[in-house]
Amino acid sequence: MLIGNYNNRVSLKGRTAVPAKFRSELSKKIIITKGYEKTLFLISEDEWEKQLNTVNLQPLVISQPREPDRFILGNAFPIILDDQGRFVIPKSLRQHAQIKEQAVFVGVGNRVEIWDQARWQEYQQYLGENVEKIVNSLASNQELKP
Amino acid sequence: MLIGNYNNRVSLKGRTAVPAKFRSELSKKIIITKGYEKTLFLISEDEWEKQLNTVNLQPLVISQPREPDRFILGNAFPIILDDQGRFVIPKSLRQHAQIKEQAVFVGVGNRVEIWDQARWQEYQQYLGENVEKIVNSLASNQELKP
DNA sequence: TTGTTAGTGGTGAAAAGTGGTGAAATATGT
DNA sequence: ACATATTTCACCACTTTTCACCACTAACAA
Repeated sequence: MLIGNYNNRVSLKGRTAVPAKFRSELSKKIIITKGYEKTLFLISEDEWEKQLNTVNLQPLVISQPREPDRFILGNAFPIILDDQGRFVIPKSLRQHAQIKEQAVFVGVGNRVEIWDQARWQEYQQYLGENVEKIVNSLASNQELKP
Repeated sequence: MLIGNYNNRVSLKGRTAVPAKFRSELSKKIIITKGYEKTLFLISEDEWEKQLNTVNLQPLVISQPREPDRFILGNAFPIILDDQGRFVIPKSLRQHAQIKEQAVFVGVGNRVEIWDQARWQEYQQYLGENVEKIVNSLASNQELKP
């Protein structure tokens, strides 16, 4: 399971390294695509195909009604890590996530999210101020399940 | 059952030792994550998985409410103790809990909380001065905010 | 005291992160 | 189509960080 968060540098040309802790689980062939809240998603090839094929499991392509599937599919790039575990974030994706010098790689279960460092810190503050709401929402989710 | 509290030093680089009394119950593989009121939580791997189930996170799917995933999974780090029972507290977590030279490890049933010593002492004083209020609010089933 | 366990500092080899480079691939202009 | 310019990317080399140990000191019980 992908958990925790790690900081890595992004070069002017968008080159960055996947944190070592995530490499074994993501493997060398990875899909990178646009995520929600101005993030990027990194998903292993296996997990990607699983998501696309498993119709009943609320695949990642069905998001919100208004959001076209091509948001994710149309912005997905296959990448292969070099021997140092690095790759280049496509320019359009870098712009979408407003990634500058420092990026934060966040493990969120089955995927890794990439955040611009400044935005991640802001988001952390927001989360910290709303812990109770978040926890409550989890509690109510649970009641809905059998 | 994890109970009592113990003081341990934290090095400049964030290295500290789990109090010996807690080691057997936590075992060597531990999860450290953000807790409430600027504390950190230490829980055994087993307990972690149990908690994930009860809280009903769905890490295998890109779920709709993304905040809980990011808060809980994104701030959880797996750690392994060395032969002296020590580990390094990730920088971002140290900052969250404002941990400086001295840390207090507090056993709270199924988890251990880590406090900055100064903050722990303040909190103890607050508790001492407000025991009656707290007990009363518990009796009337209300929440008390510090 | 003496033996045993817990806590703490230090260290060096290994791992991870980062910058640079040149051949190969791709794009561009004529 | 060909020549030239530009970009890409696989690899090398260097720097920084991490972490598994060793060794000493403090606390404590017999």
